[in-house]
Amino acid sequence: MSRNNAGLSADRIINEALRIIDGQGLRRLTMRRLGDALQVEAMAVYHHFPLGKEALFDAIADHVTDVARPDGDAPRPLPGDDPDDGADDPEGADPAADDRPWDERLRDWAHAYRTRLLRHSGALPLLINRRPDTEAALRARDLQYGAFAEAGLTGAAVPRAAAALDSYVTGAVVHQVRAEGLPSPAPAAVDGRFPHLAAHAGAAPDHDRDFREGLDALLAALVRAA
Amino acid sequence: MSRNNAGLSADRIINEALRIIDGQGLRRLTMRRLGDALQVEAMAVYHHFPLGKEALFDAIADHVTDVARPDGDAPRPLPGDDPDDGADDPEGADPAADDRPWDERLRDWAHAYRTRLLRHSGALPLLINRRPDTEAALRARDLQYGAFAEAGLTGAAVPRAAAALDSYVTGAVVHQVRAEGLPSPAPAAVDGRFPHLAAHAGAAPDHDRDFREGLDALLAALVRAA
DNA sequence: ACCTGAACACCGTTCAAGT
DNA sequence: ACCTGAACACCGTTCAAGT
Repeated sequence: MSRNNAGLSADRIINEALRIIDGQGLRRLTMRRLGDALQVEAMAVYHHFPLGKEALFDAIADHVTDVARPDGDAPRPLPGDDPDDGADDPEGADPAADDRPWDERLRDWAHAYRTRLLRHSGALPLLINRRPDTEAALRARDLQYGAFAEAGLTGAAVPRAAAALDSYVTGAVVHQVRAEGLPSPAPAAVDGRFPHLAAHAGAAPDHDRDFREGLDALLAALVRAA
Repeated sequence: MSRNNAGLSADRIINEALRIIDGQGLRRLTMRRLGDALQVEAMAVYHHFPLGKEALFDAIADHVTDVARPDGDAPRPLPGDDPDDGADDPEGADPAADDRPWDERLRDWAHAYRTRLLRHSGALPLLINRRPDTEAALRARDLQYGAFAEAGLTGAAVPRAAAALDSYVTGAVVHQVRAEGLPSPAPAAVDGRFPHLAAHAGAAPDHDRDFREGLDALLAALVRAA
């Protein structure tokens, strides 16, 4: 293997960038540092992302939000392997064949999406300015629309329910990320000025359970209006 | 007015920084550009934020999330004015005296908070990594806990409901910011692969109404469990 | 086609100096 | 106390050049 042709690829770059984000934070993701991690000169990245760091950010956001894409420590194919599409979905190969009840499908999507975002929470700022017209986003919305229609919603209530669900899941991840790293709910400043807060001081939140119960409540309420 | 003593202050810096963020985007907020806008050498900012840009980011996030703080085109006091505290709240001077029903108080907070975030949506990425232990955050949580307790919730259900509400509001803003700037829901790619999506194509979303109805549904569901 | 290496404009931050 | 000006290390990106 000579000095050139280091076996770079967009996928390898994205995965390495995510490793840096997860391990050191978004702010430390630098073209030069990324090059170092890939054992390559920083400028080599531009050959795979000619539009620069912004395009790389978009690709990272697309990767994180695409629940169907394999993620993380999946065995990295050696250079020279069969370059097949890499878009195989381990679960539910044909989404049209999913005949489970509507609420189960929605819960499934919500938990999978939440898990994905939590795993790469350092990349959350990249999702905000990403327009939701990617393949994966359209697929998710189609799933949501179908499920809510099956639940009995019609007209504008369908996209409205999907928006509420999407909002809740994203917001719950943001909420959890902000809460983590804090000790108990605010050690100081719970003197006497926040009486209701003091009544629940010291209770460590169970984010998984909180998310599940909030999700159940929201889904029940959204379809009750039908 | 000589070359020194340009009348800088943390508040003036934060407001100017927000103007840049709102007008040109977070990425273009630069210490040097900020200095230019303030008619000051960039390094003067460090006298008011000795810990640098990170501390400035935190201050911006605190400003945006503090519903009680006056925001935007509030008349800027001339240098030499009476330097009073600047924390006067135009509405509801004493929050303890708020005897409206619990759901009205929650809806009020939710709408005010949403409005604030939407107005400075460019600063959203700064909120994610901001720990929620600021004055304003504690005040908001105390309000939420009190309202949900009054609605009949007890024990862990109270912080759980507050978390769900906070998640929904934040997520709804993120959802809207992502959706804006898109034409109708995805012009291309609605060929035949996303049938449920196609059924609702061309319907422009009414974000205000979507938010309101989703909020109503969520609140109703959260207290129904009591 | 794929990667290197030097270069340029710009950035955050430090520090000594001015008033 | 408050601000300036030069300096340093680092960054994103361009471009000509190598293979």
